Amino acid sequence: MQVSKTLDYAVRSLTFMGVSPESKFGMKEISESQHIPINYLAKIMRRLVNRGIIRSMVGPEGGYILRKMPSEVSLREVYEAIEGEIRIIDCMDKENVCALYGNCAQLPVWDRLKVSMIKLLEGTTLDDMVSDMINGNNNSERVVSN
Amino acid sequence: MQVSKTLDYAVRSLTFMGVSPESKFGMKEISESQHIPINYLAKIMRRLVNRGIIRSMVGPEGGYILRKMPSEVSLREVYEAIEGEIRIIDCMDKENVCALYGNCAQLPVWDRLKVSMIKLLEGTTLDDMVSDMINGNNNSERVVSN
DNA sequence: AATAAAATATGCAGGTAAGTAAAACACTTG
DNA sequence: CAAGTGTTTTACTTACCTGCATATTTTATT
Repeated sequence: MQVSKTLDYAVRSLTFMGVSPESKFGMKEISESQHIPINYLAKIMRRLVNRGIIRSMVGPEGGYILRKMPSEVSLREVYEAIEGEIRIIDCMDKENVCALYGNCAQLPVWDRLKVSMIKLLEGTTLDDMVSDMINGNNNSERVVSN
Repeated sequence: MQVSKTLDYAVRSLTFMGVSPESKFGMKEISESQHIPINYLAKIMRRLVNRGIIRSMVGPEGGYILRKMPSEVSLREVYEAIEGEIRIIDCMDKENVCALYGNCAQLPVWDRLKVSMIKLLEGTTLDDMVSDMINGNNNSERVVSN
């Protein structure tokens, strides 16, 4: 029940870019400033390109640039670009049928968590996160609590 | 960002036992009815024993039995028995320091998710889940939504 | 035009942790 | 002592993460 590094890296990159939404950023620049393994970053950025969140340009003067304004990119969109459809628990077996159908006690709980999670992700944009960061509403107990 | 199979299995087992809180259950019984690999189940049950949620007895007539009433076992307790402290994102490097300290844009979001998650888990007991199941408040779109 | 250089894109291999399975072990009852 | 049951160890498989090497595309230079 943790955010994967992949999603973490994607969010780091996008918020980094969100500070200057019109600018172009090189992989090296993102990788070094955000402490992301550059080989992995390439693959992550590819997913964001495919999803239409960013655009990539190859060659000298190449790099990545946001395709939408930060206020128009929700965390949910980023999440789904990386992880696919939001799904708290995977209760299906291979035939796409639940072995406990009608006897599952925990589904309602995870459904509730899913709803509040979607609400949170949907309601948070890149712009929100960037603003919070600039205004210092972050690093609350950064070291001790996590 | 998914519930691990381990936690899923733990919850399945406990809710199964929660229906008859005073009864003793064999591993085979739990494994077969809940579709849990029996070898893995053994290890999971051990963690619940160590945490004081259940008690185990070896030998013929052995098995597992709840140590508290279902209304006194919160989902949070189960979660922590299996996964350890609730932590949405692991933003520390090896030296237990965050590389982005003071420049992290996403921490506030995950903190909010963590809070609502803790509230949900803390406020849900085994008894709640068992009751929901018995009253049929489960399997909502079981097949399609997950 | 041709070539070199710079950047992203892609494929392959290894490490680690979760999940699974099988076997050997240890305890308890009759 | 024998049988039944939980405990522990070992090994295998898969997915996530990382690093290295190579390919592909575009710009700049000559």
